Amino acid sequence: SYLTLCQVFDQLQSTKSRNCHLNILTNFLHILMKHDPDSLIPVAYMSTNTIGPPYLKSDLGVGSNIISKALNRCFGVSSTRLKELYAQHGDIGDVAYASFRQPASIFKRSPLSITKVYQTLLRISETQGSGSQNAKLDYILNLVSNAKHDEIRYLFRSFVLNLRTGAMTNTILTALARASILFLHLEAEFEPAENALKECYFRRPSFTDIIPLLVDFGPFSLTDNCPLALHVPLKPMLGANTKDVSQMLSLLKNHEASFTCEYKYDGQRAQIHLDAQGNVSIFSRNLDNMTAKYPDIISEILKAKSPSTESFIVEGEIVAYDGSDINTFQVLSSRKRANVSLDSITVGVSLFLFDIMYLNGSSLLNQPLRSRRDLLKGSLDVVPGKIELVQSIDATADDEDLVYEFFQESVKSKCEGIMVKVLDTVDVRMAGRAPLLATYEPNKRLESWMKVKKDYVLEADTLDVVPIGCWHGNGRKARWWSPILLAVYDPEEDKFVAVCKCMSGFTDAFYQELADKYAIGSDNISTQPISDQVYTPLQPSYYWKPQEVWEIKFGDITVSPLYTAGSALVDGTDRGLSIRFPRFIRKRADKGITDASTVDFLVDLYKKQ
DNA sequence: CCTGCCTGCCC
DNA sequence: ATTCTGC
DNA sequence: GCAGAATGGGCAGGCAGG
Repeated sequence: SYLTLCQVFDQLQSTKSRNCHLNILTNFLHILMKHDPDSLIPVAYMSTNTIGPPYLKSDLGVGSNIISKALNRCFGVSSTRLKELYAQHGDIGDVAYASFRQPASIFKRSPLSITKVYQTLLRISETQGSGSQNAKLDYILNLVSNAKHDEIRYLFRSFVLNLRTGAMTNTILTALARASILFLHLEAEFEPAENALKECYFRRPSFTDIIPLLVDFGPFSLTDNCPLALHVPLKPMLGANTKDVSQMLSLLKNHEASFTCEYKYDGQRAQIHLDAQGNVSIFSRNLDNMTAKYPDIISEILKAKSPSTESFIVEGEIVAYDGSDINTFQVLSSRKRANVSLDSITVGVSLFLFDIMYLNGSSLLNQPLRSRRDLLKGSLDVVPGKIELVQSIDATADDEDLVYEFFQESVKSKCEGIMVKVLDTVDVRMAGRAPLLATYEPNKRLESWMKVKKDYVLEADTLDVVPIGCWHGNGRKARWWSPILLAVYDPEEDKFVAVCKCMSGFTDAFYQELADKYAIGSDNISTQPISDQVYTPLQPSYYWKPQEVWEIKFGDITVSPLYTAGSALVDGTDRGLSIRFPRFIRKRADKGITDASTVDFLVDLYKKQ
């Protein structure tokens, strides 16, 4: 029953030990395999805050608005009371649990089953069009009115797909593999079974496809039973972060590897499937189907493919491109997403390819990058300005100057930096050293792919900003202020002008310091603006007295529809500036608040980009 | 039909 | 996306 | 080092309400 599942969630939440999480889930899934196999797939999806595989539509369209209405209708919680409770708990499930009242209904309640809850979530997701908000609300009310008190917390958390149990996809996969070993009484160690299941899932991320095969035939036959498939996206391989070119090179020096360096374009990652009938699917980094967004890419792919190419899965970066220049990520974002037709395209794009994972019926995942790259080149013909290969050079760790120069060029060409990829698997003869794999490893972040991004490097520009306000944190940050509103200084007007919120880079110890310093009741904080020197278009829950300076790092300066900093100084627009990827670096105790970065400085940084 | 809020998803 | 935390 | 969690700017799409 759903109550049992909620008890499992409670147990998971009560400990942070990963071993405990695994034991709890392994036992539970084992029991389901024996007594309630129909609930396995729903449990796998719900436990991982999803309702289906990522490449199918899987959002609920339920947010704070509908939740607020539901809490009001179910338990009579007013919106003022909701705000209070939310500030206190920082979790919608905890708020619902605290608000629970036995419904006065004379109708007999029927206990919730796992499949009933899951089916209802699916129906909520399918509900759309005029009146859909009320229809979704009705589904929610139906579940809530039949729920026991202990089910309320996780029901509401599932409505917003944020369970916060501490166990997600990797834990579920591990536990599923272990449970299948126990269930099938296989004479096998857990670890190879876990690896077999994960390998399968990462190249075919569908519990719907995998779980029935796992339960019937065990994890080891998945390699044959559940192979890479066209129009089912695999999880992309990821790159490890490095600090700068020299740190990256010193990592590779240990292995004496030869590698390729590629421009890291600032666009959207795309995985493109072509089948023998000429059907093309395009998937995003998170495996959303975005085929409808790029009819121009589809038509160019069909033109570019070599006569000998029947089918493939290739990967690249789609970049906004106006025929001669690469445009910013922000320009790409403004492109239409649904029902795009070839004659209605307003933002031109170019595709820069860098990998191929499947060709003419065969998986290439186990081929080294050097071979894959050759096959990629042979599988299609470049169409200049439409479909090209990423800009790249091959190098070894001795070529520091060459690589550094290439990195600088990439930044000048409006890229984020470079990707560095090992071309051939390094034969490991030295004991204790992990192999450096040149194969395509879905979902893995290995040292055989490394990122060097311009904003990671030490010389990257930073801003000195003044904190001017905050909100209540959620979840694990519920006891602290998060995010925090930051401002730059406008000396002309003698004002601190909001420029972005920030929630990254703070340690727990620093959060505690802030909680003490900006405690409610102190002179440092108020629900009303404390200082007439503060200007913000965005109203924080609490205003802070401007009194300290923090250094922050960022990816880019963006033109903002919301923030007004520098608005008079940005050409051709009345919009201000803001910050992409802001994160806290350190306090600047040596600076007074009027020594903070000025609006002019921000505008200069923007113009320099 | 238009506007503004909400939501999900790209980075 | 970035970053921190516990295991 | 893995796995999970919190949440940044900013966009289109979609719904509600005038």
